[in-house]
Amino acid sequence: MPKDAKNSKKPLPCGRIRPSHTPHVGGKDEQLRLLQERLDGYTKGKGLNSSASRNHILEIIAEQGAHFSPTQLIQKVSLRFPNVGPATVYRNLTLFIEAGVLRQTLTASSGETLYEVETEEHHDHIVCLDCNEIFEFHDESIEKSQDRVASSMKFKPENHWHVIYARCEQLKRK
Amino acid sequence: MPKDAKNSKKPLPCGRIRPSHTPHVGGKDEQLRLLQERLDGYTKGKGLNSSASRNHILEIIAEQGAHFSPTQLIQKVSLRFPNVGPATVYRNLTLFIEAGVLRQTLTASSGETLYEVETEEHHDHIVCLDCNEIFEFHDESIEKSQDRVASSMKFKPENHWHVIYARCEQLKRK
DNA sequence: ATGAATGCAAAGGTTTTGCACCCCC
DNA sequence: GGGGGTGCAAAACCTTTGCATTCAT
Repeated sequence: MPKDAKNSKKPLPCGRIRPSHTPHVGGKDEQLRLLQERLDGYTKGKGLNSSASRNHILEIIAEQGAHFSPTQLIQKVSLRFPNVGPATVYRNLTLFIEAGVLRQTLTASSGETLYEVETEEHHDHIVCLDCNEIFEFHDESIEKSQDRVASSMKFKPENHWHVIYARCEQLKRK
Repeated sequence: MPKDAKNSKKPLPCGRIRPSHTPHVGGKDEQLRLLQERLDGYTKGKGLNSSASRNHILEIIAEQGAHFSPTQLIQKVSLRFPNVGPATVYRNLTLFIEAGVLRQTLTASSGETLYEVETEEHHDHIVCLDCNEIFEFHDESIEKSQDRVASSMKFKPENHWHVIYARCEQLKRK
């Protein structure tokens, strides 16, 4: 099942505009600068070095600006920077998470774990079963109910993972 | 809610009783019979054969009666039935899902995909970060909000995956 | 100079596949 | 008899690790 993540304005199969995802502000360059800043803050504090490969990987992430699997990232990276191998990508993914640049986010319908750029505001996901695209939502009443349910079971919620798999109504109408 | 003597009362690290999970009715034997019935319904309809190995795997699943990873299942199976290998287990897991006997359910904190026995009523999950045990919940208002959110975004929800990661308050009090 | 980071290759783990053989209908 | 199912081994993947080398500070 081929999955092409071209970031064009071409509407999705269901007639929607592709969601802009994580770059909630600014364009790719803005996004990259922001990520770099966060990363630098972390590495500075830990006394870590910088490296060309690391910046290259971050560059690809900023461009792609969406939910992605390690494999997708590795492919894009090795296309543009053929000498940067999977090991380096994986090592840096780990680092990016520690640095608060990325977070692990959801399991695609394929079963792969996906990553996304860390954002200020919490959000959950809707995965479209027709076009395979990932949308975001946030609903305060769900959040509240969640807390209520957890504490009624004497749990203290720390985190959650809420994905709705759905179909475009527009597509169905075709 | 009948109690199975085997589903013992040894409390979890956090002081709770271990949840009974999927065998919502009856004991292991009852559970096995139910699964077998569902499976037979499917295989009959498709003109598939039966097999000893398949039944052995189902037997282990019925005994285990909780959320499990392929790896865990493979280990238990090969312990009791040393000639049943991973390939057979995987092939049957796929079949069991098609047959509506199992469903893929959530990603453990380790990242593994887990399976569970398909039940009538939908439920979601709370994973305890202290004792690693998996509990279930169902909340009508969350379900409703979910539908509302999805349709406000012009989606038709088909399915969802909602996991709360939480801590036992009792444990924290220690 | 001294850790950090990389690149490469090899190892680890999990899941799938090919194929000859066996078994159920 | 014929197709489904199995067992074994190999292949295919994805991810991690070891190690010598390069790089940043």
